[in-house]
Amino acid sequence: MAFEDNRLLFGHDPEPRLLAVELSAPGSVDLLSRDAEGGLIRRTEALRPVLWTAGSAPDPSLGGVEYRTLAGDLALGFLAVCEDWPTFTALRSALKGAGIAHHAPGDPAHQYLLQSGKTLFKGLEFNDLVRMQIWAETAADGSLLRIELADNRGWRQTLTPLEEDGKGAERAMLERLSAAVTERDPDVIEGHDLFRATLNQIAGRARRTRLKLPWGRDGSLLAGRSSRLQIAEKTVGYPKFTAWGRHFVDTYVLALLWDVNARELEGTGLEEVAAHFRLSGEPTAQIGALAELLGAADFIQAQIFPYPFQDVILRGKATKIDALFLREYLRQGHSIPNPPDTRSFEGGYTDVFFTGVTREVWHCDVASLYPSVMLAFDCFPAADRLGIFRHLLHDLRQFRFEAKARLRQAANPGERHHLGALQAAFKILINSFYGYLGFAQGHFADYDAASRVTQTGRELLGKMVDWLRGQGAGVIEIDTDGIYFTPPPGASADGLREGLATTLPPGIEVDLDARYPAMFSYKAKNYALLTEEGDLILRGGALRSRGLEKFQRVFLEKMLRALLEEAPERFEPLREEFETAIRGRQWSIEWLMKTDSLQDSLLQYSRKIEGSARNRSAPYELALKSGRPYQPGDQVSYYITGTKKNVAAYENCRLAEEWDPSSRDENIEYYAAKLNELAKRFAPFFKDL
DNA sequence: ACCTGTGGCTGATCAC
DNA sequence: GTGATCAGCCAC
Repeated sequence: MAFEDNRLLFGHDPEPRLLAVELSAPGSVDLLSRDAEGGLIRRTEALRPVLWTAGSAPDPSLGGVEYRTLAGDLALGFLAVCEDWPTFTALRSALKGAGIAHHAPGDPAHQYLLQSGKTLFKGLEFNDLVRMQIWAETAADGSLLRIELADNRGWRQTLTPLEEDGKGAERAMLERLSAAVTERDPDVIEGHDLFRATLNQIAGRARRTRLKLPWGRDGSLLAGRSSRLQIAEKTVGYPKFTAWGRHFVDTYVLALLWDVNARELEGTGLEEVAAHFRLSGEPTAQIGALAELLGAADFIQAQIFPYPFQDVILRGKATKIDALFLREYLRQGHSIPNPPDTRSFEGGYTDVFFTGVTREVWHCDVASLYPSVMLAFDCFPAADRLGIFRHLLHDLRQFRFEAKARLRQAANPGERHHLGALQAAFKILINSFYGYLGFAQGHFADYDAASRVTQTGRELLGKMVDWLRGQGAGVIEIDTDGIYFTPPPGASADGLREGLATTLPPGIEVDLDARYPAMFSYKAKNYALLTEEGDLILRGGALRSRGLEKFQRVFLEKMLRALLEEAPERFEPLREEFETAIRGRQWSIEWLMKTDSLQDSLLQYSRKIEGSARNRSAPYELALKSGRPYQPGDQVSYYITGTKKNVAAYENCRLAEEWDPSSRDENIEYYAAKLNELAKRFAPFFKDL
C-alpha cells in the first residue's frame, strides 16, 4: 500500500495534482491544478467557512450562519457553518467580543483544505512545479541594479535598467519583471532572503513610483504585511508577501530551519550557505539547488498538511500537527477541546559523573526515546477520543521504517530522492509529537501525558546507568536518551547490547552505536570526542558556540585536540602564539569580532532600557547608532575598543564593518585577557594527563 | 500574528 | 568583588 493511501495523514480526498487554492469570491475558492501535459487548470468550488464554538453568537441578527451540534462532550461542541467569508469574519469578531470560546482558522485556503481533506501536490514531483528563481542586486542607495531570473524549464533572463528608458529606467525594468512573472507563470517563486530583501526591495522601489505589481494569477497585486517567524530560540521579523495562486519559498528561511538542528552554518547569506553545501553556478542556480535540497521534506509535508506550500514552510510543527487533529475531528463531526491551561513539567535526565579526559569511550542510546515511550507506555492526550495521536504516531513510525528499508533497496536516483524526502518528512513529524503534548496552543495538548513521557524516559535511563555500573562500566555523562561510558574490562559490544536490552521493556530498543578513542568531558552537555578517523567532534555551547569570537573557537579546537591526543607540550606554545597575534594586531577583525543576533526590535530594546527591564548591550547600541532599520533576527558583528582590560562593552564597541586596518583600535588588553581566562579554565585538565 | 518541549553554560551588566 | 539576572546559544 502506498503511504499516500493513509487518509489520516495525507487527507481523506486523494485528488491529485493540486497546485494552489485561493479565495475567488466571498463564497468560493479557485482550485489550480497541473494537468498531465503540464497545462494549468482552474476551477471554482464553493467555500463555506467553519468555526468551532462553545455556543452561538449573542447577536441573533447575524444571518448566514448555520450551527451544527458536534458529537461528544468536548468544550467546543458546535460547528458554525458560514455562507461566505465576510459572514465568517463577522461571526468571529462577535464571538470574540462576547468572550465565547471558539476556534476560527483564519485563512481561506487552509479552511478549504481542512474541510475537503484535499492537500496540494499529490501525484506530482517537485519539478512538475514551475519553479522560478529570482536574485536582485541593489545599489547603496537602495535602487535596483540588476535582477537575475531563471526557471526549471531552462529559461533565464537578466534585467537591468536600460539607458533608453532614461529616468524611468528602474520602473521600466520592474514592469518587465512583472511581465516575466506573468509570462513564465511560475507556481513557486524562490529566492534567498526573498521576503526581507528581494521582494521587500522590489515592492519598495515600485511604491516610489506608484507602480503596481500584478503578480497574482488572477491579476491581483503582490501583497505584503509584517509577520514573524519563530526559529528555535530566535524570532525573525519579516514582511510576509503573498501572490494569488503562487507560493514564495525563501531559501534563507529554509537554511535557518535546517541549521536549528545542524548548527553548522558560518553565516546565512547566499554565498556562505551555497559554499557550505558546495553549490556552484549563478545565484539563481544556487537558489534552485538549495530549494530542492532543503525544501524536499516540505514538498512532502504539503501533501500531508492542510496548508498551502508557503505556509507549510513558515508555520510551526506543532501547529501543523494540530491541523491533522482538527481535520479528522471535523470529518467525523466530533467536538474538540480548548487548549489546556499551561503548566511547566520536568524534562530529560542530564548528568555528568566524570570530567576530564578518558580513553576508549562507548556510546549507547535509546532509539527514538520519546516516540517509543509514548507508544509503549500509552502516553496519549486524554481528550483525544478518536485516538488520532496514537494512530498517527504508530503509522508514521511504521512508514519511516518502510521508507528507509525501501531507500536501501532503491537504485533509481529519482526514487531515492523521493524516499529520502519521505523518510525525512516522517522523521520531522515523529519528533514533533512529544513537543505537541506540551504545546500551549494545541487543542489536544496534555501536560500530564508529557510529564509521564519524560518521567518514564528518566527512569529508563536510570536503569541503564545502574546496569552498566553493575557490569563495571564507568559512566561519564548522560543526556536524556544517551550514555557515554568506558566499557567494563573485556566486555563485548554484543554482550553489552543484549544485557542492556534485558533491562528495558518491550518496545524500547537500545543502540550501541559508537566508540571513540578518547573523550574530554567538560560539563553537562559539553564534551569533545576524538573519532577513530582522527576527527574532532565538539558539543555544547562552552566549546563551540557562535557566541564565541573566532579566535576563541579556533583556540578551543586546537587546545581540545592537544588534550585528546595527550600532548600537553602543545598547550603553552599555543596560548603564546594567540596572545602574540592579539598584541601584535596580526589578525583581521574577523578573528576578534563577535556576531550576535538581535532578539528584540530596537523599539522594544529602548523601552526595556527605559523601564530598567534589561541591561544595555553592545549590539543593540550599535544598531541604534547606525540609524539603519535593524529587525529582530538580524545579526550584528562588532568588536571591543579602548585600552583597558575592563571596559563596559556597550560603551566601547564598533561595528566590524567600520574597522579600519590602517588605524587599528581593537582593545588588545581586553582580548588578551579573554584568551588567558579561557586558557586558565582548561589548564588543569592538562595537568591531569 | 505568531508560537513544539526542558536543561544547561557563558558573558555582560548592575545592584549591593 | 560578588551574586543575581538576563540574553543568547546549544544538547537532546
